[in-house]
Amino acid sequence: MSQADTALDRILELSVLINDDMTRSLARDQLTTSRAHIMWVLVAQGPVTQRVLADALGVSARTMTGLIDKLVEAGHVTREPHPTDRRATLVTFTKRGARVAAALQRDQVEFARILFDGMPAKRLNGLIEGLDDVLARLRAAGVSRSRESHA
Amino acid sequence: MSQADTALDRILELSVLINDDMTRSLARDQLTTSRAHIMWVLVAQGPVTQRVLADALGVSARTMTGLIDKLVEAGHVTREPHPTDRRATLVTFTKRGARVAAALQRDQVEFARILFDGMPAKRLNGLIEGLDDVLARLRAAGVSRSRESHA
DNA sequence: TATTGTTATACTCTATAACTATA
DNA sequence: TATAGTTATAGAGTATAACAATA
Repeated sequence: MSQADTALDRILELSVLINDDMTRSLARDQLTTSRAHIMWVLVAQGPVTQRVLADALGVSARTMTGLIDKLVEAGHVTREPHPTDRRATLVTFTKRGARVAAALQRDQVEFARILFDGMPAKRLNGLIEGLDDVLARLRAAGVSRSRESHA
Repeated sequence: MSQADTALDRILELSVLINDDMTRSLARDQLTTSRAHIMWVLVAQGPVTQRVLADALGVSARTMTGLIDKLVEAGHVTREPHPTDRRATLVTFTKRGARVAAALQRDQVEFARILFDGMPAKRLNGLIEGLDDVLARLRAAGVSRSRESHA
């Protein structure tokens, strides 16, 4: 196996591991990765329409309706009237939702701590340098993201 | 943002990008990531029972029934009788399935080429070193994989 | 006309439970 | 008894299409 194959193997393995761990962790707040992604957008942008959220996640309006339904059920957000556009709704944190979102941010910092705390700066910088290079190559090859990362 | 947060951000972004790209690419052969995972196991182990596949992917027997149904529909595999256990079936490549699986392997090599070709050995090794370190920390923290990686 | 969001419908992956056939 | 795989049912995320209300 070449070094390139080894590197790809490690990246795929890490993806699966991180994804599984996040899925487990999010389930405690009745969240999924898609629903959590919505929470992150709300943290960054404040109350926004479902249209904005659908574009941010790269999903259809129908899908967003379903995702928001679940977040409302869980008590994380409410649908508020838009002040000027009566077609639209403003997806807005409840107090509980805002608290959960803050916890998500803390969890993410804690997770970064687990992954990197005490790692020699040289190695950490080498990792970031390699990842940035790979990301640049992907974009150059036309692999563009359909949705933004949240972190 | 600390270096650790930056690194986690890059890893998550890369995960999403690679996942989206693979999903698009697999769809051309009527494959999904789960179905492709089955193809990889068959390449590595030859014909195996659905039970073995379910354990390899970490899914229920019911889920495997559905996944194999689709692979059979697409003409990638057949269900053959097990020579000694009449309860079991041996999931076996069709000629076409074997050809598609070989193409998947070539695609993976090509993908690794896109990601890493021409990258300075020092940087590539730094990337692998960092990834290995992160993987070791994850395992130390009790984040174990529920299913094997295939590559 | 164009846009926001919903209802209707469907497909994929996932699960548990009940069941058949076989070990 | 236990195991392999299926049928039945359900829930998650995803989609398109038709439609309502509004811009």
